[in-house]
Amino acid sequence: MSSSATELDALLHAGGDRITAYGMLLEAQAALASVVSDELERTSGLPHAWLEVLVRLSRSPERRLRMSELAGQVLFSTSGLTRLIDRMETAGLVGREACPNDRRGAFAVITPAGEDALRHALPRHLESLDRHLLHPIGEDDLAVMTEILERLRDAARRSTATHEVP
Amino acid sequence: MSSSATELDALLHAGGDRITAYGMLLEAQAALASVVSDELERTSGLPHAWLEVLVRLSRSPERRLRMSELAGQVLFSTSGLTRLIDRMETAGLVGREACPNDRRGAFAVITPAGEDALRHALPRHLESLDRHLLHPIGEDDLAVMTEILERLRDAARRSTATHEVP
DNA sequence: AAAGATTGACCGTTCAATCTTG
DNA sequence: CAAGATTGAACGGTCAATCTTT
Repeated sequence: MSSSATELDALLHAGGDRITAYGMLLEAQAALASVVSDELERTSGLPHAWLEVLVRLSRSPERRLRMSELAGQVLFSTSGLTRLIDRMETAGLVGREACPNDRRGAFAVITPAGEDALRHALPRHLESLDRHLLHPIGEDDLAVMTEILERLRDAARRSTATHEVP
Repeated sequence: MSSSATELDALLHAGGDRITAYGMLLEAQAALASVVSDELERTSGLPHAWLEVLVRLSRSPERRLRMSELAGQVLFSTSGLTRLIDRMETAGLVGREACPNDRRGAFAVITPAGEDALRHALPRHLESLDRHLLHPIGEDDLAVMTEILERLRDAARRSTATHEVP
């Protein structure tokens, strides 16, 4: 009898704090994203990814961004972004423009309808974040959490960049 | 001209802290889950959801759980769990048992092969969490973060439970 | 040859419908 | 008729292959 049930039990109860912390990260993100996304969909008819795209485009100098740049910002694969822009284009919220310098490239551009949608959705989204994110924990803990999460994110990104074996 | 570009700009820059906090939660979760999942897949050939199922089953008194109970624990829809157990069953890691009391019900049971897989994967997973979660921020901040996230999760769950309109 | 964008094939998940049992 | 589990259809995403341009 090599590894018995008792050994496994020991493993299951050891390091409970890390498991708990990781589980909490997953659960909190899932619960919060679920309620915030639902509310955004309900009040503005926009999936969260769409709002993200509209915000990025609207923030950028010329109100437009290269496809691959935008993909990087919203953490999508380039093919995923192609399809996302397809859907938003048929909805009339964004358009495509050819890039004059580099004829391979394409811009995604926000349309007037896209700006209208953003003007409608953004205040509601901010209010939603107030209710579900700021209010439950207060602004001090919000800042603390943000800073910790930032270190966590950066460390994770560093190790993916490092361990990459193409 | 009612709502001009300046108004939108104001909205975009107001409440940046909430947007940042929310973005960081999404980004940290995504970055960490990505690296941890990849590592788990690499070292043990197990998707994270599979490990989750194996852990839950292995923890439970009879090493088995009702399908719907398990679905609740791993935050899957019941249909999603049916298909997950399908895949794990063809991989030989779990099985199904009929419920004697209630003939509608079914149990998911962990198999000896499933326990072997768990014994192999769990230490590696714990070590991975040490490296990517505990080490980058330290145990004090880990505890702080966990506690804040727990409040956030509970608040979000409360408001979904409340706002439900069947 | 490499980079940017798109397309095709596929995979995992959910929602709605279904079947069986309580 | 309600509850537990499964099935069919659809959706949204990725990876690998492709096409055009550099």
